[in-house]
Amino acid sequence: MGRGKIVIRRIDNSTSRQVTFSKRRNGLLKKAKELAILCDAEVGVMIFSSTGKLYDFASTSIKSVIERYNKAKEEHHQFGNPTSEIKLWQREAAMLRQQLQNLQENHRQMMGEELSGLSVKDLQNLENQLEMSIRGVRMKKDQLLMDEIQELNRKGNLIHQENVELYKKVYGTRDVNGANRNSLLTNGLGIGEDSHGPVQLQLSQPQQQNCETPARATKLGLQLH
Amino acid sequence: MGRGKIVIRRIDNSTSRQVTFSKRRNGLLKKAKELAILCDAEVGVMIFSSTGKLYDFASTSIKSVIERYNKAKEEHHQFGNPTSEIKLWQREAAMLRQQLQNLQENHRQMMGEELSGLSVKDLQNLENQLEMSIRGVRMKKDQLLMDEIQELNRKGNLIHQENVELYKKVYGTRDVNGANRNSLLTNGLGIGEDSHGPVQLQLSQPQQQNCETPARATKLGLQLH
DNA sequence: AACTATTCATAACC
DNA sequence: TGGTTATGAATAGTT
Repeated sequence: MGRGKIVIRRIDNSTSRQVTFSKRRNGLLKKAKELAILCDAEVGVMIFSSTGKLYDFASTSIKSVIERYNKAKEEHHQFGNPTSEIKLWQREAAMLRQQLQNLQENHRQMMGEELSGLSVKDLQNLENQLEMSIRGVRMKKDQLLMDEIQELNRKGNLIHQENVELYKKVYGTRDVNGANRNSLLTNGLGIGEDSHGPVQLQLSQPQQQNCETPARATKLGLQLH
Repeated sequence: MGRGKIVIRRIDNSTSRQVTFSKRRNGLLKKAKELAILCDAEVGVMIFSSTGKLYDFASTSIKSVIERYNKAKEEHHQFGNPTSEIKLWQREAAMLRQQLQNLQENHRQMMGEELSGLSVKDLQNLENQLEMSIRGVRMKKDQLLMDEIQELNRKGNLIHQENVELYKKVYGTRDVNGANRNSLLTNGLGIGEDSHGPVQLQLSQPQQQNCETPARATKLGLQLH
């Protein structure tokens, strides 16, 4: 429900993710309230943003909801009333440390390090993953390049249109010698052929970087004052 | 969102209430899931129907959500009551969480995800890193794209030179040597309309890659004043 | 449970 | 962060 359809998948862009979070969080909380009121239900919602901020709603109170939940689950593990707060934090730290270690090991392997413990199959999987990653990176890069090409095409067309118009003004309305007109007409979109004398034009800033032919400096800049 | 608008108040009719509960409950749970996935949030929802039945959802686990909730609440309460050891652990956990986030972001990028914030140069570095881990990469497509950009620049330049020349003939001085006119006429033809005027074009080009040297952005610019 | 006619939520854009 | 709008989703009423 928006300007376009979206796939339910983690939003890449951090800003968009933040905006969407804000909007959808409000939507969710609103719906929760409505459900509680309309259907006489006890509803509790707890949301932690990716930055760790808490947003919650409870038709009665979170405490009540949690207690009822515990009762329903018949769990005597009293989450709601921890005796040792320090132990809670210690467990939290231990869990985070564990996650960190796991991720670090994974990361090292993706960097091509610490592969000694892996089986041939593991290595094969890793290789496949790396290939997928490279594909993703290249697609992104291609996209940027394609965008650039499109823009160049657009601008090129504008110039060309102008060009044609100018031609008409020179050779169209007024009578100019036919030789010139012919030479022009016979060349179609002859923008691909060769370069020709840059009349009174000032070419500026070259810099072209081609791997195969790095030495070939090409002047593509053009300035008219 | 239905056949008619409704007021948010307890539905009197028991059957309707039950039906609505069922529909909206599913809707709420779906939204909760989507929020968690889209925005990388930890979400927990607990719903008790009026008959006492429990429905719940948690992106991680209800246990985790409740524990985190308690922690978050405790954190708030502790602003006025700082216990040094608790704060120590909280800082530890915060630091670990930060490390974890950094590593996760890095990891996602190495997995070819979350690339939208990266510049072409960043992407190039990432690609190089991935290539350090896996050899045999093909760069043919990139090269073709770069060649195309270059060709477009070249053609665009030729057209533009003609354009400039024609412009002079229309608005500029009459004395243009024949050689120039000829060279001008050998290029370009097409259909267009539209005026020109003080056009200000700037063709630029993204950096190229596949070089040993991590390419810098290079402007192959074209400007007409 | 289906099926729409509607209202609503929200993605994209400022 | 907060508005606006076009569009896809959710759902109220009905079968």
